[in-house]
Amino acid sequence: MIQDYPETSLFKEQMRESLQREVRNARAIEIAKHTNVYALGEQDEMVYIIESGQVKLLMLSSEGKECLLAIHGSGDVFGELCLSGIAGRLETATAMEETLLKKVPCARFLERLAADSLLEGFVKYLAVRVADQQGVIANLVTVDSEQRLGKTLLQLARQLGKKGPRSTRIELRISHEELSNMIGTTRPRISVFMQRFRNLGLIELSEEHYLIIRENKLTAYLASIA
Amino acid sequence: MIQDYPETSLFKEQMRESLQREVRNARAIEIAKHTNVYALGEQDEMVYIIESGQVKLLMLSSEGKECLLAIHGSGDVFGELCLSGIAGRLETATAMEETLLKKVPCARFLERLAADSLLEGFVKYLAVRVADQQGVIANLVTVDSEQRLGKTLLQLARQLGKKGPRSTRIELRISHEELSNMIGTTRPRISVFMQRFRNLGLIELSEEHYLIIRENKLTAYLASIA
DNA sequence: GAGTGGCTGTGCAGTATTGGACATCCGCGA
DNA sequence: TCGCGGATGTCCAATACTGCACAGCCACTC
Repeated sequence: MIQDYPETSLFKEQMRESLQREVRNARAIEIAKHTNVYALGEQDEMVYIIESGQVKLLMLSSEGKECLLAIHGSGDVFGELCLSGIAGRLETATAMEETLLKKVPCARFLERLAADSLLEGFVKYLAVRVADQQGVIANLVTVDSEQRLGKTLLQLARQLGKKGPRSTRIELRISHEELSNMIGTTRPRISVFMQRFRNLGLIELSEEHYLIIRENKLTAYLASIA
Repeated sequence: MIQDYPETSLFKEQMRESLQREVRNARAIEIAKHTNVYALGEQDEMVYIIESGQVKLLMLSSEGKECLLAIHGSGDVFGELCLSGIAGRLETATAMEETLLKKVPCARFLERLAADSLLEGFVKYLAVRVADQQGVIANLVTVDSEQRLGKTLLQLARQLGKKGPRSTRIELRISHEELSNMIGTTRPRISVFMQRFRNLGLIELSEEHYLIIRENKLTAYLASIA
């Protein structure tokens, strides 16, 4: 799903640098584990950059159920949707562990990009985001939950993982419940599928309970059950 | 889901004008009903603007199933995802009826926006797109199909409909099959739900088989079954 | 080292959904 | 005027999924 196109990762680097210059003298904000950076409905026109730690973005449906939209790690930028001009946050951002952030008012962020001639790059970056989400939507519509779980794991591996020779480690504990909120199914089903993947040698758990994903095998398996 | 924020519709207008200036002297392309503007995988770095007619965007899953992403009408711009720099179309664009289009190479489109100082506006526009899609994803994950169908109808009404005093007409025939491909369920279920909505007076069919949506009633009903 | 709480593995009953099939209706073209 | 094809309304059996509940397994605290 989410692929790292060379131009995009280049741009992300540039955006990071540009932002870093902007916030160099600002003090980092410390967010404790399990507390919110911002919450649904809040008026908080800030763009954040993660110095260290992990943040998840959640959306809540009218009646309580939640949907995990993304997990961001060190170096990532989030909260950019305030650029849309929509008043109030549409989602909640929660630290999954002790996290250090810096923030910029979204108007300043835009000025900064313009000043560094990064607007076109940012357009490209957003277009990639739209394309990715389109892919996620298509998956939710056309594909069953086992397949979706597999794809989501691959996506997480690419996004957060540290690559090894024939596998990728995700150095972060993601609970089955969190996965079920990304996939759109219930926790027990995730348990069953994860177990199945484990038995087939498509994934492993390290000592520290980190997830290790054998991308090739998993990809092949998903193709085989398509 | 898709809301028309004042800034966005203003920007859309500006973008349309800017594009119109660019293509003024180009000849419109005629696309026959049920034929493609572009197809999955094609190398076609063009942005399109619809002069008249309707176009739907489809994504195909690995094994045949399709997902209807959007329906665009007269004045809409589509195909902008080529700005992402991803080679090859990710989706297929098909004319739902005889359609007239004009097109611009995507690089020219970007230059044009830059020249007309619309880049910031375009960033905002894309941010709204991302926010909308985020909403669609959350719906697919957390909400059941009847609810989703309702929300989708409301969205279509807002996007394509002609407003009446207490209802909105969609002057376009959308089949149950197409709806099922937007919602992520099967045609018979759509039939049942549509029937139910009809019996409850939430929607109607006009003589010409256009859909008439009583937005207030439908919204209230959806809230009541939430 | 007993107790606690969060996460995971599993089973099960009840329900919702799928994916057929089939009859009907309607507009269209021959 | 009569098929014909596409769209719709309905039904049914097979299946997938949900929403529990419960047990085991850490890791952590006291």
